[in-house]
Formats: sequence, structure tokens, C-alpha cells
Amino acid sequence: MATETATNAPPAEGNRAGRPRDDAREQAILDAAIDLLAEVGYEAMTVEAVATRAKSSKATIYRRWPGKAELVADAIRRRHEPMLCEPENTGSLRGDLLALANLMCDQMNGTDGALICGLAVAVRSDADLGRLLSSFMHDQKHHNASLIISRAVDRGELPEGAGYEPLLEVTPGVALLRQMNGEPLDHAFAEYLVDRILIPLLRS
Amino acid sequence: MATETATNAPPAEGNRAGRPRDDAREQAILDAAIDLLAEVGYEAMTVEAVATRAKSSKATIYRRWPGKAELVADAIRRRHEPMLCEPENTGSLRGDLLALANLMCDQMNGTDGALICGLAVAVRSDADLGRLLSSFMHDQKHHNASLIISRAVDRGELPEGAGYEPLLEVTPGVALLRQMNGEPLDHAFAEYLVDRILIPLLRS
Amino acid sequence: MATETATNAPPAEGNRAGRPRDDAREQAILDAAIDLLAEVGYEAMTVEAVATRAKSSKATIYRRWPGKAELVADAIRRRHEPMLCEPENTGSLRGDLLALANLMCDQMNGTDGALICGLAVAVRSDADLGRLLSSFMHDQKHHNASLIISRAVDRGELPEGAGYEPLLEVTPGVALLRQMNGEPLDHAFAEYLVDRILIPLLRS
Amino acid sequence: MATETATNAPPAEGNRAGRPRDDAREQAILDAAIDLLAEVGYEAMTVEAVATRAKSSKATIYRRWPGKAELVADAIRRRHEPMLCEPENTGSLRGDLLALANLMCDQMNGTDGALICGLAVAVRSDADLGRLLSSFMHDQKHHNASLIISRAVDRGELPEGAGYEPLLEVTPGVALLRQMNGEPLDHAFAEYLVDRILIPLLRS
DNA sequence: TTTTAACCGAGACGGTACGTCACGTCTTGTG
DNA sequence: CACAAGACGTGACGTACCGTCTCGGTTAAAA
Repeated sequence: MATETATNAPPAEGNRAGRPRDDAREQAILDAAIDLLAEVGYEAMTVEAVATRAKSSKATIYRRWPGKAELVADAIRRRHEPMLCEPENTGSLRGDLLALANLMCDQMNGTDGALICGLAVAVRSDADLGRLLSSFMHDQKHHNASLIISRAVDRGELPEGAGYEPLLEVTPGVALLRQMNGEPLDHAFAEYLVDRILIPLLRS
Repeated sequence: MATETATNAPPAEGNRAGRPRDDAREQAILDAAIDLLAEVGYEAMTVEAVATRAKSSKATIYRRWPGKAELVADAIRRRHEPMLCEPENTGSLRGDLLALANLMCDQMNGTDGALICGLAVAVRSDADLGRLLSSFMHDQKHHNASLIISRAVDRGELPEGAGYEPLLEVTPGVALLRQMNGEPLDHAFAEYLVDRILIPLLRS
Repeated sequence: MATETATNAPPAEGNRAGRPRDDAREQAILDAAIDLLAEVGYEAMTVEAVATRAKSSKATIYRRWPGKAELVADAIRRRHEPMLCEPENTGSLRGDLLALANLMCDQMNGTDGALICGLAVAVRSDADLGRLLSSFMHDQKHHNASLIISRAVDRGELPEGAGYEPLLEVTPGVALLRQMNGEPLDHAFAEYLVDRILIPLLRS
Repeated sequence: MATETATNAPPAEGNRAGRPRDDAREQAILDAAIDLLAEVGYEAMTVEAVATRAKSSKATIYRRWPGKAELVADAIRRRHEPMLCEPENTGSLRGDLLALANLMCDQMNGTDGALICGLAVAVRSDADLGRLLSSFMHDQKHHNASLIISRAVDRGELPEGAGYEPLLEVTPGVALLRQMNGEPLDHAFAEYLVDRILIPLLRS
């Protein structure tokens, strides 16, 4: 699943000579990029500003990434990895789903929503980025959803063999749609999503 | 319903003298904008390029719209209106839904998908555009969905009082998600959507 | 003598459409360029700085000149024209020559020396610029030298038919050499030039 | 006479430890610098390119010279030394002067002219470089000129005590001027220089 | 019919970000 | 230590787009 894109690698693999790249610079740049993305958005974000905040230089950035878009893509990539977290066990299927939905809403209302929208265009010309974004939204849920379902099966709330696949697409899909329609992703939405869509779907 | 934005009106109402605006210019500009949006995306689309393709000039564009974002918003608005069409009656709920899903897939694979993705960023800073995009995706389906449901009820395939609301969000939501993940929106997807998600949801 | 170079002209001659170029901008830019050239030299002079001082923008500069070198060349071209002045009649050949030599020294010690040295490189790839520089140094002297000689002939200090050509090359040549050797162009040099070189040469 | 500039010496005098500097590297670098100077000029010459052509590295260059200007200065210095040559005795003053003038023209038309022009700018901010350039043009002539004059005195072509100083400045001065005016330094010029300027000057 | 005011195309203008390149410094590994 | 390789911060370069502004010329309603 490692969505390995063709960006950001020293020219040759086996090369040894010369001063090695400083990974700390890379991290500082990506951090600065993430921060600025969240603060001002993709379009208003300036490579120069990223360099300044990272106490770096444009040259160092362009030595590693072909352009602004790829820098941003990588920044998100890195940010995604440490974001997996265990879903709490609330004692009921509905409670678990609601917790999950609210968590997703919070993320979408924060930086992530902006990122996803900001990258929608880039996705169309970079299939790898698409897959990345996909995993960005799915991976955590994949794990969490299967856990929630199995817990519900154990409780007897769902029949044996209930599949969680629809959850994976319906939940973020509807959230994304709302996001792009400018509608709020609040607790009311979370309840609507769980009671009117997710639970009916799982019960059927 | 009319998502009235503060764009595009001659300066004063009561003025009379002088050459009136040429509506043909307006249409040419909007057409050019739509074409370019689909071809290169929102960011890469240039006002200069729109003017050139419309055999117009930047001044004419900026005389009518405050900026690029509003021009694009208007372009989509205009394009949306003539797009309503009657859904065919295939004789079964599944057939009707499948026809609808396939139609949506075709649209998303065509210009519309590009448009939607290209506008994702702009939506966040222009609530009106969000609502517009919302109606762009909903209105037609709103009508079609209610029609399909009522026909299914008449046939006895669905119980009296079955709601079509979930259809309106789940269908385009999942499609949009796939779109942004770079996954194909083909007939296999349409069948999956209908059989695994829509019908279970309606039946529950 | 119009050293017409292939720089700085609107794309077509007969074109009429569009906003015409503002000649005041051009003059402001050239003035700023001259000033900065004299202050910091060619290499340290920045196009950005020229734009700022001229209250212009880089775009406007690059719209008119292909690059920094051509801008500088043009700046000097313009500056040259209004620089002719009458040499005073001191009553003796030596006095006249000394006055001329001192004038030249002052010019070379001022902006002009810097200019000439700064352009030495550019000259080699732009023959027109060479001729321009040539006239920049010669024209005035051509006139002045013939005047001084004829006055000396009238006074009987020089024989009839004495040519002034050597003056035209020897005087600025030696000055230029000193300039490039980092040696001072002061009054001692002027006296040396007149007494040891110019007068012997004219007398022979 | 050695115009000793503050460049290019191992850090401490008495140090002994470590690998000694490889003088071959130094020569390779200076050769590369000279070649590139002549090919593309001072401004277009790149330290990186010098390093590449010398199969060296920038660090090795900057370990020995403070910067590009000093490197170039040194390159010229080295090149100058093996260039002293005995002027042939043609049997007459005019013949000797003509030979000298033609030699100078050939040099100026070759690499040296480019070098001198290329360094004109640098001279103004580096007095040592100026003196170097001065000796570059003078030293050889200093020796040759005195030789030619003394031979002419011996032949009786010139009076006892004739000074050669004017030759030293007038000859290269006029040549330099022509060079910067883009005028040819050919045999016609050599004859003009000798017959119209040098001999009259010496005879007076 | 004549005015007249707004239209239209073209394109110059001030700004600002982009991505490139060279300079001179530094930090590796290998002799 | 020297040396080759090459990353790094700095800062100018020349390009491209945005949104504004003038031009000369056109066009339809108002006088």
C-alpha cells in the first residue's frame, strides 16, 4: 500500500559521494508547509513563505520537490501516517458509529477538509496522489470500521458476517459531499448519518 | 432557489444612454470558461486564455465579473440550467436506479467531474458557490429520485412512504469520493452502488 | 550615426491597437538605471531596484528590453546625447589642452568611468554598443579638438595644417588605460598628458 | 615587481600535518579558468564550470582563492609570466616598433583582449587587480621598449637620452580604446600607430 | 441627424509568485 | 589534512498571471 510517488529522491539510489541531504531540513519544510496550508490555504501559500518559516531557502525546496504541488502532496503524506488512533468502545453500535462520525467531522472541519479540497484538482493529474488521499481517508476507518462491526457482532447487534465495506465509502463520501456543498459537518449531521444511513445500511 | 450572487450587473439601473452590453459576448466568455475549466482545471485556467478563446478581452470580462472565481461560478450556473432530463422508466426499481447511476457516472467522467474537482478549493471561500454546486448535483436527482421511488411504490417494490433523501446524498457522495480517489466510475461501480448500497438502504 | 540597435520597440510598427506605451515610464526607468549604475556599478545593479526607483515594475522593464544588459546599453545611449559643451578659450594652446584634459578626467572620475568599465564586457558582443561608446567618448572631443587646434594655428602656436586626429585617440586612450589600471586621473596626470604627450605630438 | 596580492596561501606557515596541497590541481584550475574566460567572458564564467572542467570541486577552488575575481586575477597572472619574449631586431626603429605593435595587436585580438575587457569591472573594486592588469600590459613592453629605444639610439635614429615612457602608455592605451570601440586592431592600425603617433612622439 | 455615453478589442501597467541559477559556505566519505 | 561531491542559505534573474488602466474605434439610445 506504500503509495510511492516519483517525487523527492536524490538523483541516483546507489550514490554515495557528496554531502548527504539533511532530513531535518525536509521535516522543517514539510511542517512549515502544513502550517501555512492550514493558515492561508493552498493558493495563498507561498513557496517563499514556506522557506522562510522553515528557516530554509527556496533552492533547498526546489532541490527536493519539482514544484509547489508536489511539496504539498508530500507534506500531507507525512502528516497522515501518525494519525491512526483506536476508536473507543462506547458499549453500543450506535455509540461507536457516532463517535466515529464525530471524529471524522472534526477532522474535516479542521485542516484536513481544507487539504482535501485544496488537492482535488491535483488529484486528477496525479493518480498516486489520488491513492494517497484515498488511504488518507480510508486506512484509519478501515481498521476502525472492522473493529466496530466485530464488536457489534459480538454484542449481537448485527448478524454474523455483516460487512463493513459500505461504511468505508458511504461515510466519507457523504461527508465530502457536504463539505463541498458548504454545508456544516456538525453533530446533527453525524446523527443523521448514523441513524438514517449507516445503521439502516448495516441492518439490511 | 436562485443562488443570487452579487455579480454581473450594469452599474446603474436607470441609465439609458450609450451602447448596451452585448449578451453574445457574455455567452462566449462563459462557454470559453467552461471549456478551459474542464481542460486544464481551475488553477491553470487563465483569464487571459478565456478572453482569447472567447475572442474577447480581459476588460470585457472584468467589466462583468469581479474576478476569476465569480466568472467560474457564473459559468457553472449557466451550464447547469439546461441539464434537467426525464429519467426513463425501465420497469423495475433496480433498472431505474442503475440507469440513474450510469447517467451520473457518465457525467462525472465527462466535464462535470473535472469541474467539481476544479472548484473544490474555491468552494471553501465562497459559500454561494458551494450552494450552487450543491444544486448542480442535487436538483436533477431530487426530481428523478422522487419519481423513481414513487414508481417503485406504485409497482409494490417499496413500501408506502419510502423516503428518497438518502439517495440524494449517498449516490453523489460515493461517486465524488471515488472521483477524488482516482478510481474509475464505470458500470461495475454503478452495479455495486445500486446492489450493495442503494437498494439495501431503501429496503431497510 | 544613429546606432540603431534591435532593442526596445513595440512588436510591430504599424500596430495601433491597445494602450500605447507610456514614454514617461521609459524615461523614468532609464534615469533610474543610470543613477544606480553610477552608484553601485553594473553587477550590483538590480533590475528590481531599477523598477522600484522608477516607481515601475519588473514586468514593464522586461516588456521593453530583453534583459539587464540591453537596458543598461539603452540607458547610456540616451544619456549621451545632451552632453556636448563648448570648450573655453584660455588664450594658449597649453591652457586649452589642459582644460580639456581636466574636463575629461573629471568625467572619467565621475559616473562615466564607472559606466565605461562596466560596459567593457558587453561591448564585445554588441558592436553597436561599441560604436556608441566610441561616440560617447569621441564626439565632443572631435569638435573641441578641432576648435583648439584651429585657435592655436590662428595664434601661430602650431603650423598651418596641423592635424588633431591623434588627440582623439591618444587622450582618451591613455586616460582609459589609467582608469583600468586603477591609477588616479588627477591634475598631475593632466599636466603629464599635455606636456609629455599631446604637445610633443602636435609639435612634431 | 611581483604584484603580491593577498591570495592563495596555505593557512599557516609552519604547519606540516595532513595531506599537502596538490599543485597540479591548482594548475588545472587556472587553465580551466583561462579557457572559460576566453570562451564565455567573465560574467558568464561560472566557478562551477571551472571546477567541472578542471575535474576539481568548488571547495578546492575556494580553499585557495577568496572568490571568483581573485581566481581570475591569478589565472591571468600565471598566464602572463611565460609570455615575455625578446623583440626581434629588424634593423630599423620603424621595423622594431611595427613588430611590437603587431605583436600587441595579435595578443589583443586573441584571448587577452577578452580578458582585459572582461576584467574592467572587477578592476574598480580591486586595486590589486588593477595593478596586476597594469603590469600585464606594461612589463613586457617596459623591457622591450627600452631595448628598442636603445637600439635606435645606437643606430643614431634617435638622440641620446630619448625616453620610452610615452610608448608605455600611448601604445596600449590607444589599442585598448580601439578594442572597446569595437574597431579592428589590424596591421593598418599598427602602421597608423607607429607612423602617426609613436615615431612623431619619439622624434619630438 | 447629431450627439453622447457606454461598449469592445488590444495591450501597457504595478504587483507578486513562480521556478532557475550562481555564489560562497558547509559537511560528508575517501585517500 | 586535501580532495570530489554535492547540499545548503542567499539573492538576482527572467517569466507568467492577476486585476486595473488607458487607448482608438464602434454602436445604439437620447437629444
